[in-house]
Amino acid sequence: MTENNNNTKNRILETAEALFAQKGYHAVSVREITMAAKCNMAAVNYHFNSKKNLYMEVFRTQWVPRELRMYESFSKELSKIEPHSPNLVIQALASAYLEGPLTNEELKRHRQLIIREINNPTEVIEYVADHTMRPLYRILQQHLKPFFPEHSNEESFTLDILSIFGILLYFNYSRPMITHITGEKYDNAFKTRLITHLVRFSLNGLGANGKDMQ
Amino acid sequence: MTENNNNTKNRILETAEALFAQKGYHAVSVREITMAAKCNMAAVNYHFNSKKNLYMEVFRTQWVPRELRMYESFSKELSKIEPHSPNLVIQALASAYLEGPLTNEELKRHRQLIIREINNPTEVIEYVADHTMRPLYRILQQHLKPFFPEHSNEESFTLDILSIFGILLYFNYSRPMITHITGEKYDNAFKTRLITHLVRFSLNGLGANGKDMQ
DNA sequence: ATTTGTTTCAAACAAATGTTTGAATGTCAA
DNA sequence: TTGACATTCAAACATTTGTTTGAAACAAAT
Repeated sequence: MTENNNNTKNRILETAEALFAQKGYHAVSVREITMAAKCNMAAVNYHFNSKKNLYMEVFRTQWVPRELRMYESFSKELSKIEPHSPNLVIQALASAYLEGPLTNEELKRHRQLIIREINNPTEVIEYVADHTMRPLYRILQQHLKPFFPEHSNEESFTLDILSIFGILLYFNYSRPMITHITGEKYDNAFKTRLITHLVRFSLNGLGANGKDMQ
Repeated sequence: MTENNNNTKNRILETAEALFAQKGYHAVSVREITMAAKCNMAAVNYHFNSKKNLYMEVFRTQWVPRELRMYESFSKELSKIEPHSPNLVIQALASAYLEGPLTNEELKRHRQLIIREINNPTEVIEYVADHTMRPLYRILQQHLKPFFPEHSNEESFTLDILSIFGILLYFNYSRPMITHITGEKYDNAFKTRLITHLVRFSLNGLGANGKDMQ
């Protein structure tokens, strides 16, 4: 009962995620999803009750677990190299964000989707924030705070972390814009240079460049 | 012929911009726009031929000129205080982006709209890039480049500039997210602290903190 | 083979979408 | 005032939207 046709259900979840990420919620129709998933149109309402709920289920069953897997690979990467330095922490974060264990296409989808949700918050944003963003913030705080005791107040540190996320997300969501401005292709070579830049800029931004924390 | 009913045309342009910024192109209907603009539904097609063209006209006649006005006030601010320092340049840029000559609500709309367009590029993005982003990039290059001769290659400098934009835009587009994470209200006091932070982080990021460029 | 419950399907549903129409209203110079 | 034009309007247009329906197909246990 739950094994066979999960096939259809999963196919819908996957194609829906790809399409939502690519075009946004309103620009994708149920017909488009079910066509791509090669199933009947009624399947969406049968398995998910509504288009809106399908959108939320994409986050609950696909996006959040994938993001958490990314945190694990990020944490594992960190635990490999003790003791930490801000440089290594940021390096690992940037890699996880721009490379990670996923393929290029998966990663692009993954980031695009959350950027759309952040930009157009629905009720699912709270679930996502509680299950992924806040935990990640705590991980980073735990690993970076010791190096920056001068951040006496919490807010200053929070803004630093948020700024780093800002840059990381920006270089995802404005990909077309950036290639249009710089005239460069967003290939792997560029991405490598991008990571180097992001790490340096973020580290500098944190105020870690004068000190021997590299 | 063009004075009287410009009233209607302008009302449509203004309400359309507000709604597009608030909800995005697909989430706004022509009926919604004309209701808010207190005019007949057919007025959109009469004055703009299509909804899509109305969207592009919003950029051509409203958004781009407003952005250019912002550059002027930014440039004027800069020319007031010679000689420049990176600190002052970034300070002026951050102020222009988060405060500027516009009211809070206008500025929020203005940034939201371009963020949506960047995130969901249509054909108008090229016009916007050519008329606003590239010129602004040139202004910044002109004022900042002299302080960073170590940026021998162009790309490195470009990425620095883009990163600063990334942070600035991020703190606009993820406003709800940020208040949800930090638990703080996005009021004027917070905004002031935010600007201070952004200037420091960006300056550090550029690599200008060790030197006496403050 | 029959029953039970689940999943798929084509068809239809009401509601909402952007656009078009043609008459009515307004504007203003001749 | 008349005529020519621009603008507004209510109504209707054909499509597309998300959702529902009820029958058919399927699976697995009795």
